[in-house]
Amino acid sequence: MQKNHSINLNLTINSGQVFLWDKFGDSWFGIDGQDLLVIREEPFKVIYPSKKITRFFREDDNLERIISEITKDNLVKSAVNQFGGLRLMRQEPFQCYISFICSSNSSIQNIKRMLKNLCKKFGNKIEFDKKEFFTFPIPERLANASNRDLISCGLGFRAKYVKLAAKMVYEDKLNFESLTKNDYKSALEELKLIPGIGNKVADCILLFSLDNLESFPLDRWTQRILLKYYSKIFDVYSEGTLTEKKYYELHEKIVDYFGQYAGYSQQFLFKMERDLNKKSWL
DNA sequence: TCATCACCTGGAGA
DNA sequence: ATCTCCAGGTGAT
Repeated sequence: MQKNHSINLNLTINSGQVFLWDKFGDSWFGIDGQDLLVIREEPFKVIYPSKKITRFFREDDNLERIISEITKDNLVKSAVNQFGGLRLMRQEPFQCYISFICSSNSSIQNIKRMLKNLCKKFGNKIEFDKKEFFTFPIPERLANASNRDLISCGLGFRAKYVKLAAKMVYEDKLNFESLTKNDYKSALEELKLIPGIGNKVADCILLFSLDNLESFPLDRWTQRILLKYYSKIFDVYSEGTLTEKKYYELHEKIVDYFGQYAGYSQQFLFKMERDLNKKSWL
């Protein structure tokens, strides 16, 4: 196993977790809720905010232990070796929630465009280094947004979902703090009550912002991975849409196999297979 | 419980 | 130029 466990920003940002990051010069600029994060890529250094952002990069995780727990086979082992600097991030929950609602049946570049438009229209302008950025909208702004304004951001059929989802948070009918404390299954079910959120999106929200490391989002790519490398172990025979029951059963088997940190294994395998297929991240 | 299908939108390929 | 297909799914029949 690779000894160097330092963060590789480029790998981490380009692994499908976040959408509002851009690189200018040798630094990355990212929006996380109401915060702007500025980080120099090489060598890794947090430029702003000056207080160390250990939470965002999950530096409180015991990575040694996690890596040793998820390396159940040679495939994970080689993915971990190849992408040693890849990390899961702990995003601001509301942004993550809206981002993945927007992600359904869309492409990464489209998702980025939608979210940027939302920030520009409903977020707050901030300046850094003579550059202009927009924070992510707070729940109230999106809950009160007109359908026309949301459509103008390019959300398409997702516009109504975003508005409703924001309303649920604004009215405190959905509370991220309590979701974080819930066990995996009840948190998943509660998220799925929101229109526009199914199993895959719920899993992304849980894994990327609500500290549920056993989440293992099953999308086209992860299904392809299971079919290609793990068909015997998990009894997968196609990569079509999973039924409710199959999704649940498959997740059970995955956690049995990869363990409580299955989400980390997913991230390494996902990144590996996407790169193998030369998919770009923009 | 399960299989089909429509869905906003922009970019890539025919 | 114009069209078709598809992209990290979901909800309604």
